Amino acid sequence: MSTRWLNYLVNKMKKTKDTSTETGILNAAKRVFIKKGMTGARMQEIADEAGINKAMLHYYYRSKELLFEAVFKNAFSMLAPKLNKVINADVPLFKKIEDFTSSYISFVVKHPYIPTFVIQELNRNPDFVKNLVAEEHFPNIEVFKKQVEKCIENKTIRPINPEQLFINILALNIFPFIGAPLLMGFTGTNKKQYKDLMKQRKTEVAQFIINAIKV
Amino acid sequence: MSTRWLNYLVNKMKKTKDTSTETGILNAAKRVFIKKGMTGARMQEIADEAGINKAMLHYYYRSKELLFEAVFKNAFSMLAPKLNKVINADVPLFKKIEDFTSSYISFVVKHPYIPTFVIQELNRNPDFVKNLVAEEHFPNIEVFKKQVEKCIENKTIRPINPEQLFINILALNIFPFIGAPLLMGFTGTNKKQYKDLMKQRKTEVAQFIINAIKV
DNA sequence: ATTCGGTTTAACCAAATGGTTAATATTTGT
DNA sequence: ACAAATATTAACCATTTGGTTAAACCGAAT
Repeated sequence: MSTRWLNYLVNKMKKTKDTSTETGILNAAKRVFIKKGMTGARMQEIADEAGINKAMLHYYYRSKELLFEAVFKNAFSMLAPKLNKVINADVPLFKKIEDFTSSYISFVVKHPYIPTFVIQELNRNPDFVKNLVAEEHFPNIEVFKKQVEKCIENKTIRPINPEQLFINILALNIFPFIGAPLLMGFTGTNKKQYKDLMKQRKTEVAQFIINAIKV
Repeated sequence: MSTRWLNYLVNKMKKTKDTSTETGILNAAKRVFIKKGMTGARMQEIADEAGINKAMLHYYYRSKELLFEAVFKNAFSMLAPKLNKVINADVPLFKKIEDFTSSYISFVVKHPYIPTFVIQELNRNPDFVKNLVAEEHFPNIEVFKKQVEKCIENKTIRPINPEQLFINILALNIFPFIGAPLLMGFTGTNKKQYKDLMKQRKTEVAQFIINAIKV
């Protein structure tokens, strides 16, 4: 009986917490930090974006540093579990490569700036990655490595260092978005045309990788 | 006779300009901007790095914005002409891919932070690319595109959109450096081990690409 | 009605930051 | 040798910025 009342309270707490100030701040901060980076973002701008007083930022997150940390971990946690799931799935290698590509591109369509943000800030402060590796959902590629090695034994694919293959898959999927402004210059395309190129990749990238390794 | 003296003077001017304050500032600014980005860099830190008074920065470059622009164009001009030369060289496609990879990796070994810097700042301010496209040495991929199309006609390689191939080449070469902190986390390698992986790529990346397109 | 905990705000503060100025030092042309 | 131009510096300035504080607000339990 009292448990029921407690649950009600807990739920109510969760609900209000989710919709109100604290997460409102986090979302506003996310938008601003992603757009301007840690050093370019201003606390006042975040407060304005959230429609509240600047002091609230410190009330809930104490400092810019900590607020940024919360944003960064939140952004990373949107990305990591999905990657992890695909990488460790129990499906054939070629299918896995197709799934990864398709899944990643869908993600980027929904959250266009997250990968760039993560990589950019990781470059600014490489030690940050230590915090992440310790996290629960940090991607682990051991299963993938074993799978690749087995495929090599089977002569399904040519010999290749599994880490290199993994890097190649990530590179071919992620770089076109991170390097978009530069690549638009090189290819002489505008936003729309470049978007079409990205759409085309959705089917072609996986095939490119498979061609490269298929024996 | 007077021409000789004039030449002497011109050379002297050039030399002093090259070695002294103005370029000293540019080099210091380059180091600081590349390390901290436009928004993270401080004018005082640049002055300290150059070993001069902060007012000199404004004396020679007027504002932080303009100093940054000078640094950015300088950095980009180290990268672009080389790419351009390799891309437009009159050599067979497969050889060209090998040359590009080898040439790019040598460059990165010498100037590790330039590509990351360029792409990062281009993301911060995508309009910047307009300035660059107009520049003399901005890479043009028309020759490359025609070459790829001819190879497809010859049945030397499978059908592929030349732009996509170009993007893939860039991705496989550039991303491993931009994404280094993240990839070190994923692969569980330290700096030295990761460097070894990069060394291995120097020979393997080109082969990976060629395998992917060779018929 | 009052008290009490958490929430929110306006006003404020010290340090940092990009930029300027006026005076000094150095180089250069005559 | 000297005057004009150029280079360099110390001190200064206005604004911005992250952060604090004390007071007001508000919903709920007593």
